[in-house]
Amino acid sequence: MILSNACDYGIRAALYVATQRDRKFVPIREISEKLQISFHFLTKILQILTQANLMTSFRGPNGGVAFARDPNQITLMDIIQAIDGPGIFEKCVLGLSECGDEHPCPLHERWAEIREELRQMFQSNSLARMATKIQQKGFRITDYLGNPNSTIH
Amino acid sequence: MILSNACDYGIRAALYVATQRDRKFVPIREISEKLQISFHFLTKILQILTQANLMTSFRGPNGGVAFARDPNQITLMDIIQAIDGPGIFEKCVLGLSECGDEHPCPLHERWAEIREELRQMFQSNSLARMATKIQQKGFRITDYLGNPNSTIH
DNA sequence: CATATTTAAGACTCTTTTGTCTGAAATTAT
DNA sequence: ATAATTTCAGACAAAAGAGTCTTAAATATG
Repeated sequence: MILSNACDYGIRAALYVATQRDRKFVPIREISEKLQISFHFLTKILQILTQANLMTSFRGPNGGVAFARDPNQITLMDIIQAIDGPGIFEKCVLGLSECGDEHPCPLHERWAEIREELRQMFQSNSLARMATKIQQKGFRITDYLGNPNSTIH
Repeated sequence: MILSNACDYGIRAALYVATQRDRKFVPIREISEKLQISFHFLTKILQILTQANLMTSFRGPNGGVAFARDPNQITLMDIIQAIDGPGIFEKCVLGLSECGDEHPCPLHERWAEIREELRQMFQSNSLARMATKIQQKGFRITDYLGNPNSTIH
């Protein structure tokens, strides 16, 4: 798919943390249980985000992860870039290495437009804004189906 | 990326064959050399396309592969579906299994629109039409850079 | 200090993707 | 017939992605 599994997990975890406004640090164990993601795998992914200075972490009781800066200033784009790298928004859809306006592949022009829409989709709303929408509109970030209001406990 | 390597190779090979209008069968060896793709790997990929009844093949001298039906009736979409399956155009961008209009993820609505544009990009032009454009406008289907007119010999 | 909690780090396994290689089968040409 | 050409089939290997597990380090609490 367009994003790796790890990236999907990272995004969902970040959105979960963003919905926990008032709390300082959210334990990875809790995130993994709520979103039903392997704890150890999620730990590795969140370490990438802390190493990228998007999140901070704190060990010991009451520890966990939190955003390193205001979640109004972080977008999904930041998370995608940290986990999957810039590939999606740079590479030729046919895998040609020098594809560009000068030496375009047959899909280059249209793909560049769509890629730009994807970029907009991923960076037009901050995590804080998305968290609000998730709660107001009952959007899902977990596979659990049911009362939207219980999706995030 | 959005398409697998194998799918990129399959698309480029199909476009190359489409540019060879008058010829009956195009040898895989020739395609692999022109497009600089591993011969054996490309063979396997083209076998997928013949098994999907998009192409036919013929063994022996003067053998090779050709389209099983009029290339005016085949699109990149057909090739993508055969090699990568329907995943891209069906799955949730966050990997949620039941994501849809009833239980949407935060990106569902916008992603559905963009996915539709991708679908259009891949099926709005037939292989025959694309081959014409490749030749008229000098579009590239190989990594080789240089005189566009020599891209496809 | 001792213990419990929680992230950090890294080794390890499993699966999928990508790619290589060999031999068989079909076809043509000599 | 024999040899050359070309796809077919499948084993095999290498690399990347996904996921598991163990141990260490940091922090809090009693």
